[in-house]
Amino acid sequence: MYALIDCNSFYASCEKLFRPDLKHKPVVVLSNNDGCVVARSAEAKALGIRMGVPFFQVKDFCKQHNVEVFSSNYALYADMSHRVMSTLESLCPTVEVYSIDEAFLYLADYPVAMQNLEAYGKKVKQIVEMYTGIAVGVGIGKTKTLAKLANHAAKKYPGTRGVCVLENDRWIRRLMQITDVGEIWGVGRRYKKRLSDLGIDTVYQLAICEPGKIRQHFGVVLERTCLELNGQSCLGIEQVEPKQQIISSRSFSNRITCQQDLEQAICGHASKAASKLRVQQSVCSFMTVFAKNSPFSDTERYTPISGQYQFTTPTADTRVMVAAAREVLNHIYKQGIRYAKAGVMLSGICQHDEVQLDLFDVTGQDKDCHLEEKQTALMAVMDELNKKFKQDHYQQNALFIASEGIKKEQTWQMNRKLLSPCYTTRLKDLVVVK
DNA sequence: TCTGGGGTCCTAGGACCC
DNA sequence: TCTGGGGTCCTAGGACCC
Repeated sequence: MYALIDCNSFYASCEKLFRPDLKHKPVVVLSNNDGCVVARSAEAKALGIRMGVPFFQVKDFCKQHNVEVFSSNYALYADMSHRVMSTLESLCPTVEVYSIDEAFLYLADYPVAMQNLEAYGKKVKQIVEMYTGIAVGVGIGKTKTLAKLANHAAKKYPGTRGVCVLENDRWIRRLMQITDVGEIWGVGRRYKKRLSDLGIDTVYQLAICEPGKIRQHFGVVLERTCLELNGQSCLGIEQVEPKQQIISSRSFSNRITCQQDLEQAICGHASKAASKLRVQQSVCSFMTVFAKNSPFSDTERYTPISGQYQFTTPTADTRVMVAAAREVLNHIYKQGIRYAKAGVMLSGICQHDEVQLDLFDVTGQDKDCHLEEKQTALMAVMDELNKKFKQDHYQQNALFIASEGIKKEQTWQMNRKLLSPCYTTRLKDLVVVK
């Protein structure tokens, strides 16, 4: 048995939490750069504002209907997420944090829950809401896919009061018959279309398919979904593993048209990626540098550029990685393009103590252990200081590589015109009750 | 004018091995 | 005339997730 706990309109709920005046008002939260709508309160959904719609298309509509609009405040959302997750950890011994606003609980070997699933589900919902102020939906089922389905029902049907337990077979069949196959975990837009071509439109029609047939047409992933719908568990609780791929990228608020600006942006991303790498105590062998203009333009041809660098010895040293990024950019840079987005991707990632040294490395790194130790120590000091003097995720670090440039002077830095205060992570933003 | 930023897994095909 | 059978590793691309 699995439970899926999912926060309702998470980002929008976080914004409402410290603004009681917004309690029954429509609220939307925008993506980075104030680009798209990525979260909507129930009231905003009711107004028909679509998920993922570019903000400029609904800006006037929002004004007309008094919709409260916010830029993404990740410092706030990350902290609230942490509170929700630690509350869940106090309610169940086995928790898998699946995303910023969702977690699976494994209930099968937890008698407290198994005795009465319905009561347990209600208790979880009530306690999370009481401790954090964030409303959640609870779905419980025999497999992860069924728990997801249950969660969907808990949100869609008011009769469930936010808690749905799938135990009764007749009930499960009925729910599957009235649920669109596209709602299922693992069925995206493409698969929905292809399933429809085969005459499969409801979850029930997929559930009664021969799993082997589904495998032939769609591969092993959807076959597992099919089995999971029938109560055969194929997906278990997963441990947190170090990332196998690390990306730092962002679009610019204004287009970039000169190499120097692009280089600063790329160096910033290389530096960010390097520090992410060190947080999980890894090193990487490959770095891909990429940049592109807008794919939405009618007048410009979409022109992505990219190039890769292989490190002779896997590294997590900011200085080495920034130098590599500059070199790659020099090779791939094309003039006359209005760059809209750029970034760096790291791969070939392994733990720092599992590094295979290069026999032909001439830098002397591997011959002189002291040098390598010094490099690691330098990075550790840098991380320590940046952590200590950290202000905001998006502000400049206390220590940084000069080729990243000065953030305050960069006109292409992210737009966040509608940012709310960091109520829970910055002392001066603390709410004052008078 | 203006369109996010991360990730995962699987498959097919080519190069190469014995 | 006739040219095996069984593997691994890597990469690119396609699907999905939030």
